[in-house]
Amino acid sequence: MHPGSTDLRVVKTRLAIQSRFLDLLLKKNFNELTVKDIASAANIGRGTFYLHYQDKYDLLEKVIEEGLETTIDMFQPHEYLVGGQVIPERIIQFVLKIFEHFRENERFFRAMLFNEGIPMFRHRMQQRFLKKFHHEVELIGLPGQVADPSTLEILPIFISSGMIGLVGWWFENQMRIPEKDMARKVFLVMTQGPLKTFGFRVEENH
Amino acid sequence: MHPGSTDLRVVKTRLAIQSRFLDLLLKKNFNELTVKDIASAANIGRGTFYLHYQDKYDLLEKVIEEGLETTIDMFQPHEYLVGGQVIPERIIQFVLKIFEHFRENERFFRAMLFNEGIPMFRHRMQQRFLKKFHHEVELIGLPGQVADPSTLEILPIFISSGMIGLVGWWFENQMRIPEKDMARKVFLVMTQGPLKTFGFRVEENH
DNA sequence: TAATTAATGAACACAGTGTTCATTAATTAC
DNA sequence: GTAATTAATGAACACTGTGTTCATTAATTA
Repeated sequence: MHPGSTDLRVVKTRLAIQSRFLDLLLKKNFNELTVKDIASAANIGRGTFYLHYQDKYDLLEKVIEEGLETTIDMFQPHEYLVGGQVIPERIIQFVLKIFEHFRENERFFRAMLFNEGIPMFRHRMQQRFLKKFHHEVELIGLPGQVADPSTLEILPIFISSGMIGLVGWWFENQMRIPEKDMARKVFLVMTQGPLKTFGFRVEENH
Repeated sequence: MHPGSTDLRVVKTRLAIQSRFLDLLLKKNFNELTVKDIASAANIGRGTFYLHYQDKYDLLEKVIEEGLETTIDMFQPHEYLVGGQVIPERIIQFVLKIFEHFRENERFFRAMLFNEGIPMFRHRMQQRFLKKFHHEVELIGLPGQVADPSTLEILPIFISSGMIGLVGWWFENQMRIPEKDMARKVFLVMTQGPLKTFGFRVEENH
């Protein structure tokens, strides 16, 4: 067959399928989408679809994989930490870069984050983030006085879940808050904790 | 027909369907599940299924709705805040109660959180949490010196996303960390912020 | 220009859906 | 306890979508 083909026809067909597929996902529940829908939106025969993908789940898989791959490449957290010392400006820069990436790929993320029928996209995205993060930690090591092992596991989960939730909210609100402001807010939550950022006072005796 | 019927046969049939449905979800992708599968697991005729639910999506909907409803009732955050003052012991109690509820309803949450075919369960759960939270805020008001409006919106999102992520991780790890420890860790992150909890030092000049 | 390979579209068997209907069985109300 | 009511059964049906096949046409590459 033609895996990784450079034949113009193959490239054109795949591009049409993937692009129209995103369009459809923005309008319609993935569950309710048929191969016939996708094929006719892409102006190809239904049989041609099966020349490139096993089924609609395979197509979804490929599109997600590609989208997440380029997203993950955004993450170079070690550029923003110097030893155990966190430099505010760089953390903010880092988060800013993330939000910019999401805006630049709005169509993809909107389709994936909000289509009611797409299974576990946020979860999968998070897994990729975590994997990347752990890889980075292996490379650059950890700060000196370190928390206990289970806390070490928990924090990246908490942070990545929180970030993904935030990005979802940001999209839902038409991204009306500038990336820079989002980055600053995230920085505050990361360094002060949610409760203080919220305005609560915390009794200091634990 | 029979909505809200107390006829023994109806009660029995629905119970069988819902219970067996959860079993199946623990083993098999929701996408790949057929009405025939469900019916025969519940020892009823396929036609009987349609006497109670429109289709498998309707069944899923009903099961989720019921599960989330009882979960939401756990949340009485106002018991744990006194004015703008946060009392550590009570926050910890509150988070503890949440983790206990998840353990008690393990079968339901495991099926929902990890089945690859269930659309947006975490997202839906979060929406319910947020709604409840905003309702509470309306009732008890907010602390005195309050953050700006968009920060007010962002924090509950961040917290609830983070919590849901944590619970997922906890399940994935066979809930081997005791609820009490989880509650304490969550408290730390909430009050100190993830970075300090992690062991990073933060340059203080923002 | 010839050789290769992709796209087409019609046909096919198949699986699952959601509905119907006459029959049987269980439950409720009196 | 009996009669009236209502749920469950299972077979049948039309329908939609799936994934594959194959001979034919069209585009691309060497």
